[in-house]
Amino acid sequence: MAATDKALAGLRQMIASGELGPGAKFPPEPELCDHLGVSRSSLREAVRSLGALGVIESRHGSGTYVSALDPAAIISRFSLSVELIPLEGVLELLEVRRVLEAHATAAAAARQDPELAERLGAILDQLESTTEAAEIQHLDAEFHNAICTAGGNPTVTALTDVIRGRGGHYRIFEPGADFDAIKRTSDRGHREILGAITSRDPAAAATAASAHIAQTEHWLRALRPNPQPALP
Amino acid sequence: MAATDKALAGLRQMIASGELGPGAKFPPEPELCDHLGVSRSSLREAVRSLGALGVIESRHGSGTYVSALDPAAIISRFSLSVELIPLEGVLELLEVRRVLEAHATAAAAARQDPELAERLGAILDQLESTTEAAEIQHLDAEFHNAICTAGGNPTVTALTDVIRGRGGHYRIFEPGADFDAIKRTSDRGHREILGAITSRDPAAAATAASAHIAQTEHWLRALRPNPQPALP
DNA sequence: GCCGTGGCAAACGTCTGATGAATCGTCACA
DNA sequence: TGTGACGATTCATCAGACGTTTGCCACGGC
Repeated sequence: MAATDKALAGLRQMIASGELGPGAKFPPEPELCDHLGVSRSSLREAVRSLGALGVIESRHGSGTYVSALDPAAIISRFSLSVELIPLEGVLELLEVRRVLEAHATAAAAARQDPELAERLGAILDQLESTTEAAEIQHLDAEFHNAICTAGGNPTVTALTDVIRGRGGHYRIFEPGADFDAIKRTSDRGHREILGAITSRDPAAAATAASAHIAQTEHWLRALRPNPQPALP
Repeated sequence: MAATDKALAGLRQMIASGELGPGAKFPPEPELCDHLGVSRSSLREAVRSLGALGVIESRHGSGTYVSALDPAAIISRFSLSVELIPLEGVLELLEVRRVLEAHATAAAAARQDPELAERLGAILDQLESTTEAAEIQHLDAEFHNAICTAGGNPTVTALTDVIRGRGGHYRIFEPGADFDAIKRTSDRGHREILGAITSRDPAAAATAASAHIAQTEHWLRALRPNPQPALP
């Protein structure tokens, strides 16, 4: 077996077997090299691999640790790869977001929380009064994130955040031909979602969220011939 | 900025800017080192990072290439990290699977494909006639995968596959106290899903799939005090 | 007694150079 | 024309050295 793969398997095994739980510290690199039978270069490449996946974490001057192994945190790491996916693939991902966010929005509507509705209303007030692309994107993210968080499943929130972040790199809200129409439709969609949440109607909330995101898919599809890639 | 991070940012930039599309070949390592201003060690660690995320791919003796950047392929890479998530987190993930798979199952029911129903029936015949844990797990995966594939969104299929694979490491179907009852309930759930698909009833299909996976969540929750970790 | 400072050791981060192993294209030969 | 051997290219791995950061502990001032 290749050296780096051997190191990778060894590290994963140490976690999977329960020898090292979340937050635990690995032995120093030289010791691990000896234990796994590989050079330090190979070991470090393996560590980087698992680091990129959010499974382990190296702290300069301190040591190498198992991460919290929290699903939401691990899913967030996906943004590093999702941001590089071409538009064609983003459309597939948006269906995932549509389904998950409809579910989370329904759950948020089911839980009766007046404070949430109030906060969402404040966000929409700001959102409707701005025309700057960056601010629109930020407030839109805040609105949807607050709803998903209220939905109660951090994993769902993390997934929808990652997908929304990817879509945001395509500039729907740049001032252009259809800017006014798109902005108006988007604002109306947000109000419908908030209305369903306020009136505690999960089914209506799911429908409104689904329709709102489907609308986004439609706009992105129109951009297909000429995508605007992400700039990190 | 740290050397490895600089290399990582440089590589991502080359892809994000469109300079290198899916399948494109990177310059040789020494050339990249010179271009990015880092040593080969640092560059290779950065390459491993992106490799773990499924974004790029090194072929010994040939070169380093941008991957296909296919969402399903990238999501599959998640299994490397998801398999290390503790049971507590798996339950959060299963909610994602439940919602997505209900959606995909409804879509599969909506598309009228007699061949699919026939194939699913054959799988269930085998599944119902075996009591071996490994075979149960394999046939169960095949059944759900076939449905999700028929649902039409490869990204959804990849995500549910990853999550199902994680759950499979907990041995629900080991011969034990409740084995017979669990197996019977599981078999019945599969038949209900197939029935809804055969009768082309998307709503019933979604409900059946959702209930079936909720049942799995219930069984896993019962294992919580004493999880059985994965063995790669 | 408390707190800030300085030094020391441990541990990760980076670089360099050399060697091994796999791939691919080329070219001579049948 | 097919094919096999060869060599150039490229990634894979190793070994060693040095830099940088962190964390701890003793020391001394307040």
